[in-house]
Amino acid sequence: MRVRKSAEARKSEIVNATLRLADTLGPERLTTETIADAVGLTQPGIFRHFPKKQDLWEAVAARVGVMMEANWTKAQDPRAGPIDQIRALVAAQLRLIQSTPAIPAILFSRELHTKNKGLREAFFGLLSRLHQLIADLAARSRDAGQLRRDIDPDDVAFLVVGLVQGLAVRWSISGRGFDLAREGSRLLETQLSGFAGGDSAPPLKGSRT
Amino acid sequence: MRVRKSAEARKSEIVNATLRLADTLGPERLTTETIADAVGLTQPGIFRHFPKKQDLWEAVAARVGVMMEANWTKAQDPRAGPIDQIRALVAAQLRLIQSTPAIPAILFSRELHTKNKGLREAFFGLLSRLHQLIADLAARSRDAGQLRRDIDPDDVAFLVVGLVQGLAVRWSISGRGFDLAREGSRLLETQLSGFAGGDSAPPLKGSRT
DNA sequence: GATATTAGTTAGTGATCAATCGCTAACTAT
DNA sequence: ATAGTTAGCGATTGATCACTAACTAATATC
Repeated sequence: MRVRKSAEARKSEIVNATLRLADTLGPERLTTETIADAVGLTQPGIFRHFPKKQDLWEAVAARVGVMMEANWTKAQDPRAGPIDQIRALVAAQLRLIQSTPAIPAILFSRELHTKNKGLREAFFGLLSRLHQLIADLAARSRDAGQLRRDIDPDDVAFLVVGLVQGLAVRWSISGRGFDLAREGSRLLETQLSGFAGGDSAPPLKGSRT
Repeated sequence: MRVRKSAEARKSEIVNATLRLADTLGPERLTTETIADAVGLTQPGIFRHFPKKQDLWEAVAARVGVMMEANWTKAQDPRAGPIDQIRALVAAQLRLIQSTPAIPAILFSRELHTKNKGLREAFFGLLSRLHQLIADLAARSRDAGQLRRDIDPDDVAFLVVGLVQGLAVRWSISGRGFDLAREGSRLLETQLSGFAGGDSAPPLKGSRT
């Protein structure tokens, strides 16, 4: 007995399944047949909804973009101080990765980047937006005297985003052997503590200082 | 006119070509035919030296491992202070990536990880070794009073390795639009400056502090 | 209840790849 | 010189993919 659903519902199912399966198999190894099996369709059934496989990846990318943006705006509380907002942003991002672990793999997949320029730019834009959010918050907290004045807010953002990325990578290749959000907030405190204070930090010993 | 070389020389050539081509195409899209063309062999000629393609990847992994370890030991100067040794280590790692940009792609390739457990463990071991080197140096500089006492050396290592990883990713997806080693040492100074001093940093304002 | 629309199926195609096999020709040792 | 070894080639094969065309059946519309 053939189960028949609206195109809209099916499309959503297919995108969901892709997002889930891209995690275990990796975006490059994920075939239309595997996706079809997961959704309960035959393999050509996928192409009724996404004429080219690339169209499917674009839909997935759009979904990821929406998820990330929604996640960020949800984490933003204008009443909180800028440092706390950075904390919230990082925590939200790590929770999102934990709940949808395919996101980093999709975001950094060479397969998707090389084949579709628009996709590459969309992902680059997403990462830039996160960077900018953090950089702006860093600038605000610096103006409020909570952050050292001798540090470029962009550098703060680079280091914080790098922390998230490095942690996600380590989490992934270690087989997810630890709580991402917990470890992340611990590391973030260490990171932020180095930036604290309105004045310069004491000089570092060593040849380059 | 058929050019004939010793198996040893050919193997080395093939590994070199693979390492070079894996950068532009990505490890997953790199075919035996492409490698053969680059080396000047026919496609089946590759299999004379590496019966399975996976064998080739293992040889590449071994080569990468040797390169990284050699790079680290070369960067270590026992007469230098621990902080300077961290600087040297990071700089060396970034220079290696700059001269062989396929390394991150190979190290973090899902294709290689999922198909071969040994490879995955080898790569994980490499990253752990780098982590340990930095953590040990951080512990030594802490004992020497050059680093805050309230910071876990392991966390220092996590943040520094994360810095390198995040930077390498950004360098890669930005189309290599900046000097990796230069940007890296600048960021590292910012990072290290937050850890400087034998005492605790001033407390951070915010709910969690 | 007939008709049009459209989700889904069955069967198949062409392209791409890793891998195989039988053979040739270049080195090496006797 | 001769025999044995081995690097490399030409032709092919089987598997895996994304993708297509023709048909079928469920749902909506009138």
